[in-house]
Amino acid sequence: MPEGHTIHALAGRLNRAFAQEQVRASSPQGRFAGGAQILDRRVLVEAGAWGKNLFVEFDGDVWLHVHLGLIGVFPVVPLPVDLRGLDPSELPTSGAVRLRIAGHGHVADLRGPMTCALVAPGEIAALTGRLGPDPLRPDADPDLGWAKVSRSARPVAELLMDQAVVAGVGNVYRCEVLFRHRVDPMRPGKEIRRSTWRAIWDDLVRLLPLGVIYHQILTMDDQIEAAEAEIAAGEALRHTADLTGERLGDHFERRFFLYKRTGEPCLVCGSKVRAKPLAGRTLYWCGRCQRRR
DNA sequence: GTAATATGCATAG
DNA sequence: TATGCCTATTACC
Repeated sequence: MPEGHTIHALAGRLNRAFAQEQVRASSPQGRFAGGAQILDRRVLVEAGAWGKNLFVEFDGDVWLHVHLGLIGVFPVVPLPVDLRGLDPSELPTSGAVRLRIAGHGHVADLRGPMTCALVAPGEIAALTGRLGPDPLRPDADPDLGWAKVSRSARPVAELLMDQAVVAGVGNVYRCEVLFRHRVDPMRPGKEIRRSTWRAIWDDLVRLLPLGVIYHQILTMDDQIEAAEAEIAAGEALRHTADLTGERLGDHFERRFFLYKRTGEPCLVCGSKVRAKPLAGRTLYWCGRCQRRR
């Protein structure tokens, strides 16, 4: 289930599997037959991500835009040796595959995406222009997000989910990062201090790359430190080098401060974790730790 | 087994 | 505010 880190990791896997290689494209399900036909036998130049949007450049200035939405998946898996060299249409398919990309050694099947479309180069800029800064992109400018936050009466928990304010944050990161900074989720953006916003941003810049490397959202301090120590020791490479979409089992125990812990005790103060819908998703927060001050 | 839920968001009403 | 997407996991018989 994708927040920004998932899509950046996916772009990396696609690049390791297919970059600069001529690929076969097809739409076993049929709903992207026309687009797949245009992509077929082109060189996949490079895949990149901005927030939760995946952009894949093919030669001839053809771009693919994919958004997984809530339920989309796009696993990139090694092709069994005995299946290599087969026409992609001869590969076994199960379920509804909107787009299949096959190279010499890998195949990637896209299922259940919200968006899968070809776009002209100029439209890419139009799409990214509507997105806020992405903490995973080196060129990201947090002040662009601050400009919107500081002028808005909307709750900060809603603003964090708005892809025009920050691109790539989803429900887990928004809940957890607000807790990490003890910010009341309902506090209007205009009442947030600039230093608080900057601290949240810097935290996202620290946390999201860990999500990319481990394919797992880490927000607990002990796990963050353990991950950073592994990375510093060069022991995390095997996670990134692994370019398949197979579930390897979580590297770290799956636990959060708040996420999906409704009614359980806050890990800091012991009061019950609360939950309610906000911006279309379930917001989790601690009414005591995150009380307005 | 069957149903509910979800790390998202566009579009219809 | 409600629905669709139509997968994968988890919750609940």
